[in-house]
Amino acid sequence: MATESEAPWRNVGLDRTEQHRLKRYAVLKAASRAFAQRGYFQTSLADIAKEFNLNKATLYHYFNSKEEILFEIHVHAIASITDDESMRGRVGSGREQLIAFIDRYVDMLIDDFGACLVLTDIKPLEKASYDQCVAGRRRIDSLLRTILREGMEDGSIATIDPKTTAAFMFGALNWICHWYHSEGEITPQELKRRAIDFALRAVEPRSQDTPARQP
Amino acid sequence: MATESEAPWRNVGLDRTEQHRLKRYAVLKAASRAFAQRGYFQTSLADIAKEFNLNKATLYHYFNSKEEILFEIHVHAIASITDDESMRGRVGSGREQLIAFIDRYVDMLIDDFGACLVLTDIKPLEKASYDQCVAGRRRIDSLLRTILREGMEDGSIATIDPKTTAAFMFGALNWICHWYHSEGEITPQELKRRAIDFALRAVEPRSQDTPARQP
Amino acid sequence: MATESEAPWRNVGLDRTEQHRLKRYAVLKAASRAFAQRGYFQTSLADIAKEFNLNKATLYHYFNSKEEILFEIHVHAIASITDDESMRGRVGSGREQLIAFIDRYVDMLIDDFGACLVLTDIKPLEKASYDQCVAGRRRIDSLLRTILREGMEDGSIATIDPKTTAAFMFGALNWICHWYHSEGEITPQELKRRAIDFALRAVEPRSQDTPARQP
Amino acid sequence: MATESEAPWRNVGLDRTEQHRLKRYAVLKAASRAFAQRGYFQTSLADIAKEFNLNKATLYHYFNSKEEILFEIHVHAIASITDDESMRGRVGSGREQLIAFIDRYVDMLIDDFGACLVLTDIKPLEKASYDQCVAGRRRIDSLLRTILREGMEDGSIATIDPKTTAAFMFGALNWICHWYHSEGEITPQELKRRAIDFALRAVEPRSQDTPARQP
DNA sequence: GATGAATGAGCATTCATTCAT
DNA sequence: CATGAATGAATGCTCATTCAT
Repeated sequence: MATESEAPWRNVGLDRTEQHRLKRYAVLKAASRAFAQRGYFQTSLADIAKEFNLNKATLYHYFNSKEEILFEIHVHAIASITDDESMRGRVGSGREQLIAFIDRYVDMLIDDFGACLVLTDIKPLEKASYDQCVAGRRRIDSLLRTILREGMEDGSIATIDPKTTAAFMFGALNWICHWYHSEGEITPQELKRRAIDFALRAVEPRSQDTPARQP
Repeated sequence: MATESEAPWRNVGLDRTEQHRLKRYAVLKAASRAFAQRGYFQTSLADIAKEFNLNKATLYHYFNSKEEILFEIHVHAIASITDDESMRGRVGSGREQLIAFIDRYVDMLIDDFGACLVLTDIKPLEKASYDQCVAGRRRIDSLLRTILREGMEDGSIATIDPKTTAAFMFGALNWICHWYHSEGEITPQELKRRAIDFALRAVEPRSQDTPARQP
Repeated sequence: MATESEAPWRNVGLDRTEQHRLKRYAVLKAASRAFAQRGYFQTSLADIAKEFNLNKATLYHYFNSKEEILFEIHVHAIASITDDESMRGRVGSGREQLIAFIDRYVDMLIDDFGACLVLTDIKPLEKASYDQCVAGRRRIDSLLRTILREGMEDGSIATIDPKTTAAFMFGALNWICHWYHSEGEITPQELKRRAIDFALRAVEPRSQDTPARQP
Repeated sequence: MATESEAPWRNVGLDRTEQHRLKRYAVLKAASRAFAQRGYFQTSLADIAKEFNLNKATLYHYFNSKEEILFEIHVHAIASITDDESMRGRVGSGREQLIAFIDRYVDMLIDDFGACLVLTDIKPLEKASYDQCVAGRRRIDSLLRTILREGMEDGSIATIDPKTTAAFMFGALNWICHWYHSEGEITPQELKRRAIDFALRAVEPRSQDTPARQP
């Protein structure tokens, strides 16, 4: 009547701390998938534990609270953008940087962590964690705005309001999580191509925009 | 700590059925605001009742279930788009229709019902209601796609994939709910102007798009 | 959306008090049927009211409480036995009286009130009403016991313990409510015949019982 | 007025699964007593929990729902009859088998589970469980009918309709739950004797029944 | 008489979290 | 590490009853 046997994560031969890190990560991954799909509050810790044939209580060896899980997912997803090498040392025209940004950002979005970042609310977090996440999001926001601004300077991007434009562009991208399923006909590569195409159309200078754009 | 005095909604002098309708509407409005802000599951019926100094149970005189409240909000929001006169008898070029569509759609989004439509999941709904909502959303989706297609035919919109483009555009617009607050510096009018500007840039034909499409 | 028209009990032309009595009776009848079928607590006043296209609150013009309805049903059912003419002035041998008793008792059982009497618990009643019902039941119990005793005296019934025998016999009869449905193949007449047959077998003197029973 | 000290069931030194089984059983026992006395719907899980100084929620470690508790009680009670060794390999004349059956059946009835079986309705059960219980009850019913039929064949029981007779007999027996209290003057042994006596009288052949059935 | 509105009390169930083993 | 046991706080929902109209 119980799920006795079937031992939780058959131990791979690894040292203690490494194992701990791996298990933590596995839980985070599963949780982010679940949160993205069903929502944070609709996902119980029991649900997550069940995926690993673990007991609910065991999760508390890895995390202090459900909130912490949500927090770490967000931190992880944010880092995957802000810590990206190619992002930090940006090269090329604003237009080229934008392409690179979207390429990277969509990669994040179609990953479990990224989807969770975009789909779940961080209001449940306590103030300190909340603020940290907001700061991280703001950093990503800044990144795009800066790229747009640089593009405007080098003439590769039309003269537009960077703040509003970034907001609309994040919307267009983030919403991908609501309709894109990686098992569908559109490959991630193709998705990225289309996203870039849409974005470029929206921000590239048009002939009537800048009557004077010389080399 | 108790709900002492302060009688629940002092009755205005109106006949009963009219009062009933008004109260129902008021609850729907309050609920959509709460659902949009805190989420459907995080909003208890007690929360909503408290806003009107009403007892939890009284809500059941107006609605059969929490689910029904969510359902009616979605129906209401969808109707505000699909039932719109100006939408049904569409006139003008695709480009002009697009402008009209966005104008109307953003109006909906900055309304409580619209925000709820975009921000809350309908998975909690039972199958029949769920299907009805999905159908409604699809109708809105079709509307935009049709407009894009007509614009492509009359040359006012660039040759693009209507499906993907509509998806990105809805993303850009829907996301407004996440960052726009009507009390801020941007007026709804201005917001709509910017949304239209962004959208037009993304879909208007550019010189290099159609090297040849003049008569 | 409401059950507006379809006026509650189209008024027959009768004087006030008579109408009142008739309506009261109709409610009692419907309630006893519902209580017997679904149970007292599983039947809400709204359920009963709905049968008459009445509002829940209207029932309070006829009864002071749900409890009172239950009480009156029991009183009514008990009276249908204890007030029976043929019971009060009993004639004939014990055996003949027993036959008459069962005939009458089964009539009650297959009636809505009787079924409710046997199938619903009176514990929800307040002490005074409870006691009155218990007394009524006891009176019926006494009736049967007396009949048995008289039968033993006149030799038409075997020498047995009247108390226990009455208990078993009431069980056999009352249980009819659990299995008999008047729409089935067995007619009420036939049911009564079988009940009487069973009961007589159980109490009639047998040759070995009373080696000395002379005319 | 609060559930202060008094630790919930002090643990006896037993392995966990065994303890689990025992506690489960204890809850079932208490529940069946409560259901039989006050009814299924009138008994709240809090009531049952309180008996063990347990929190309401703790019961959900042992049962998935209140319904499951009711179901298990019925299964348990039915099994106590149908799984009985002496019932399965039946020996002796129909008359002797009947005596054995009643002996066993009354044992069940004066047990908490049996009383609950007879006194509570299974309508609250979901279809699958409901059907299983109905099947179980039918099996018990068949048992008695078969015994009666066999008795008719071997001449130890009068020629009667087995179906109706079984129905009356079950009524007589089941009703015991309504009037018998094991703390009273009648011992279980004596109760069984009287039940058997009553039943035999009702079904034993009488001289006038079968004028001729000897070899 | 009849009814819509309103309510307080209650109930089954869920869940994050703690703790002893 | 891992887990079964236990709990307090919520939550959606029901219902008998009251009351103003």
